[in-house]
Formats: sequence, structure tokens, C-alpha cells
Amino acid sequence: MTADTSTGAWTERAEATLAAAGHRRGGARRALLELLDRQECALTAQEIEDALRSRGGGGRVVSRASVYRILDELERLRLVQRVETGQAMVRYERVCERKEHHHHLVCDECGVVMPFFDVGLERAIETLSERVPLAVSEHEIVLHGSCRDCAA
Amino acid sequence: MTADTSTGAWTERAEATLAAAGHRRGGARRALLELLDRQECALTAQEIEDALRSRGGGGRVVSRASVYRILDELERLRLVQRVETGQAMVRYERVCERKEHHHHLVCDECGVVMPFFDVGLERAIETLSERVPLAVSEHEIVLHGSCRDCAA
DNA sequence: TTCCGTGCAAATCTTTTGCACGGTC
DNA sequence: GACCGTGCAAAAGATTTGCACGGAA
Repeated sequence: MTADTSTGAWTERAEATLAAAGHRRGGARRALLELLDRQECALTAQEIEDALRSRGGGGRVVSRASVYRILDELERLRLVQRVETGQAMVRYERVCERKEHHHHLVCDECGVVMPFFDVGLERAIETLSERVPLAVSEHEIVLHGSCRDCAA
Repeated sequence: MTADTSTGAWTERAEATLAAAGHRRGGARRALLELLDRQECALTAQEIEDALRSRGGGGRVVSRASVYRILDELERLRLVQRVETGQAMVRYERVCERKEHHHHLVCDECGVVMPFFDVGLERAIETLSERVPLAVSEHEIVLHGSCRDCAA
């Protein structure tokens, strides 16, 4: 499952980018990077902390403050992006260079967050971005509703 | 400019919906409704409180707690919707029945929030909504970037 | 040796809640 | 008169910051 312990491509790029930005290495950040690299979708700071604390997450306890500080720096370097799901907490996920851009589905009943892909949507956004009084650098799309389990 | 003091259509619908839901009238809520009805785009609770406190906003002081309580109830009745802009605070705006659905542009430098409309985008969302493992009830789209003033 | 990364605890800030009073129905 | 809407102050919850120590370079 998510038991692959070899260093992922994103983790390597992140480490390189961090080094280039003048950062030293650190165990907490390394553990956090590897955890994020194994995720398919966005996590909250709380979920990250809990996952790291558990065996599957890497088994390294990382303080809440460090989680936020690391995420903040990664966001500045465009290695992770925030995802606002309208839930109480902000979510974060790695930014992949080549991978298809994705957006999010949020079940307002159970809170589950899933990624989705759609080329038509991306095309519409691209076209639109040129007609708008803003130099667009990012876009975020969130669909709310009921997931299959909750709607059943 | 925004000095129209006559009751707007949305305010009237809101009052009716609130009454139908069993609510009594209240001065704070009335002032808040009229303020929201005069806005073109989403405001934060703080901005609402400040606007109400000033002469142009209606000149009625409304406590922060009431602002949040009222917004919460209006959201439940689908009279207002939250807008997550990735800024520190959540924004709220009235929901119009007939008016064209709009989304938001956020300047990450100065924080200004502007509405935009795009039929192509809405069409893409509609199509996509049927192919996704979620019974979609709402969608929110936010474009981030630099506004003309900041990019200049 | 220097300085950064990290943990801990306290602080900050937005949003929520408890309680009492005054107005609406 | 009963009960809701509102203000005030305290509480709650997420995120940030100050400070000191230990590890990376």
C-alpha cells in the first residue's frame, strides 16, 4: 500500500530545492516530506502530525509548530500548496511538476476529500485566465456535495 | 454610489425566508441584510462589522458575535454563501436567485477580491459534475494572482 | 564554532458559546 | 408574558511566535 519507503521523486526535488534555498537538513522536515510524498490528496496539519506519530507515518514525532513552520516554508518554495476545503482547517499537498493538475471534491457530510481531474475544466480556466483583470498564477476549484457513501 | 437606502430585492426575500423559518425581526440583522444587499462582492465578518459601524454602512453598531451568528443562520438558509479566498478570514456574500453565478479573483499581493463571470467555465463544471463520484451541490472557483495595480 | 532546525509553551487571532437584558410577537 | 435577538465577555480552536537546546555544516 503506502509502505514504499524508497525516496520519492518529489521528496528528492524538495530536498534539492530546500538546499538551494540555503536550508540545512532536519529530521522532522525529512519525515514530513516523505509522508507528503506518499499522499494522494491533501492533509491537514493535524492529520500530518498524527500520521507521523503513528508507525505507518514514519514513526517520528514532529511537533505541531514544526509542522506548520515546515509547511509554510514549503509553500513559499512552491513545493506544497494549500487547499481550502471550507472545513475548519487548511489542507496541504505536494505540488508535482509533471503530474496532471487536479482539484478537489469535498463531501460536506462526512468530510472526505477526493482529487479529480478534468481537461475540459483546465481548458476553460486557461481561456478565461486571459480575459480577466488579474495576472493569474494559480487556481483552485472545489466541488461540494455528498459522496456515494453519504448519499446512499 | 451605494447610497441607495431603499430595501433591495434580496433583503426582502431574506426577511421573508427568515420569517418563514420562524425567526423574529431584529435591528442588527436588518442592518446586516441591507449592508450585504449593497455589496457587489464578498466581505469578511470584520469588514461587515466595520462597515456597519461607519455612517455609510448603516450607522448601527452590531457586535461581532451577532455578525457571526446572523451569517451562520443566513448560510444555513442558503441566503448567503461562504467564500474561501485563502486569506486569513472567511468571506460571505449574498446568494441571488436569478443573478448570474459568479466566482472570485484574489490578488495575493494587496488582497483585493473581485467577482468574475464565465459561461464556458460554468458549462465545464456542469458537464464534469455528472462524471464525478459526488452528488455536487455547490462549487467554488478562486483564481489567484496579481491585480492590475499590483502587477504594474 | 556558527547558526539553523526543532520542541515546548505562550501568544495571537478568528470564530463560537454562555449568560443576561430588552425587544418582538 | 414567553421567547428570541443581541451585546458583552469568556472560551475554544487553529496557527504563529519566543526562546533555548542540539545537531548540521
